[in-house]
Amino acid sequence: MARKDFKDFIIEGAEVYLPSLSIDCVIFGFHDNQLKVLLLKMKKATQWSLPGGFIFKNEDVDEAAKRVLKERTGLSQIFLHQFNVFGQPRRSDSNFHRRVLKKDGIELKDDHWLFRRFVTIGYYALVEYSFVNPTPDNFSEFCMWRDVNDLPELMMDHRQILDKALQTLRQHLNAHPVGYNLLPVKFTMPQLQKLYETILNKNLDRRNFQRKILSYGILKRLKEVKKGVAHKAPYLYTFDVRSYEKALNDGLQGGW
Amino acid sequence: MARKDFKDFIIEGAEVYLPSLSIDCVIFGFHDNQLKVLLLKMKKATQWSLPGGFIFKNEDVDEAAKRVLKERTGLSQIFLHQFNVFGQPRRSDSNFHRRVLKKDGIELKDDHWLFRRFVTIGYYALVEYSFVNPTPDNFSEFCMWRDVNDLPELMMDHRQILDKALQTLRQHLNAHPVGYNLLPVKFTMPQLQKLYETILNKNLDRRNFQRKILSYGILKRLKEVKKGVAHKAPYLYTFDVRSYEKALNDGLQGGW
DNA sequence: ACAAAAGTGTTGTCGATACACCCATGG
DNA sequence: CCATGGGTGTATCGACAACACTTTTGT
Repeated sequence: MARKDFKDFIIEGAEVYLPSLSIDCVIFGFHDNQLKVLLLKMKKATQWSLPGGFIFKNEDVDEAAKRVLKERTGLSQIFLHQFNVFGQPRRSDSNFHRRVLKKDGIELKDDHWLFRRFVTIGYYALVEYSFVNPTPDNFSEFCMWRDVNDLPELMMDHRQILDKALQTLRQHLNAHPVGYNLLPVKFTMPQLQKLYETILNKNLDRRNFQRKILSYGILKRLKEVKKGVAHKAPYLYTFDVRSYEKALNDGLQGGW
Repeated sequence: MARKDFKDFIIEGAEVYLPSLSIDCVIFGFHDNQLKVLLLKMKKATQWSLPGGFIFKNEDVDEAAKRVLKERTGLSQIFLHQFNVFGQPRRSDSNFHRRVLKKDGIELKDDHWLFRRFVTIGYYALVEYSFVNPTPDNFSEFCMWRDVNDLPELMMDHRQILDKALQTLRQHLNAHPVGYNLLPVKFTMPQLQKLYETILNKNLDRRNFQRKILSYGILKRLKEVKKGVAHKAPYLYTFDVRSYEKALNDGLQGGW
């Protein structure tokens, strides 16, 4: 969005967007054996925020979420899942926004649409870290990956939204395959295990993990091995997209 | 709501309610060994609909759902769970509403707030059948329990919403105790089993079911026995509220 | 007394856990 | 050549499914 577009957004927002409704996305990535979340830092604010946006009057809500994700990450084909609606009347603090925008030289009327109450729909996304091109929105100066275990202070109820997303992700891990969207196309078993361990915040037995994950039949072992590593070279795997899709729909069983 | 209140609702709705947002409730009950859903039939319409409503401008979304439930069932302390947002732009058909209201002698302008697009938040509820006092809303002539396996035609996307609710309930059954809200205070093991079988649409082994459900430690067997039944009298059980609550929060394990 | 429903017990199978052992590689 | 990490195998335990027997009650 150029500066002019931004101005249009501020002025015409009330006409082009559905009132009362917003979207917030918790975008998870995996890097350096750490679970990361993509966060924004508003100009002139100390607090950070989740990537979010609004829904065009004639736009599907899921499509709006995809659009937000595309704008912040550059990615279009991503795992995206609506997980909760946050609808407390006092969840947004209009004074906060007014103050921050004013510091940035933007002064709006008290009854401006941006200051009204919004019910927000929470989505969480799983993306491959290295493919993401973090792009700030017009309110923000930074768009950055942050470690889930070392989060900055978040505005409004965004911390609560993030926690709920993480909780949902952990539950989904028990019933659905995760990894296809978080890992490179080729990856090793230890990498996949680290991913699970990081999400669950819990250590798993190397050998039992391998057996169980292979029993799902969603992995294909390649002939190649990882090169340039110390010690024994691990095999590379890819996801078998067909069985993976099937498992996504049908669900898995058991728990970790 | 008296007729006057209804008129106020039609006229002032745009001012008192959050625009663009609505709530729909899938209310499950259990009776005659059948899973029931509470449905409304609009005046002068052939199709049925889910109980729904709107959110006051200063009202918590969850509270609004509770209010809708209270209005249709008379119950206040009920299990209520938000499960999905339905946000397709064409999910509501404004012509349908216009036609039906006109038949009922209510004619509104084309740009009336009721005809605008609504994103709806789906809630499902579990209630004890015998405690419910089905009460139609102002659009409807009937409010009735309908068998889940013999549903009438539903308006708009309400069938899709109902199906999704049922799917969610089945999944929750695997992780959380269900029954406290659907059964009388005292109930027998065969009754509980029938409930599970009905929800899952699947037969379960009597003896294994009993062992498993007892292993959760959420039931208390009473000294009493069901009277006036043919054949051997089954024991009565109640839920141990403390362990039940604990299980609700912590979740159970395994699947059926 | 007998059919039908409910209470209680036994066994086999399979998956989960907890280990032990061998193999390959870089320092 | 050995420490480290990765691949493969085995024993044990417990949960779950399948099935048998006994007990109670109305007709």
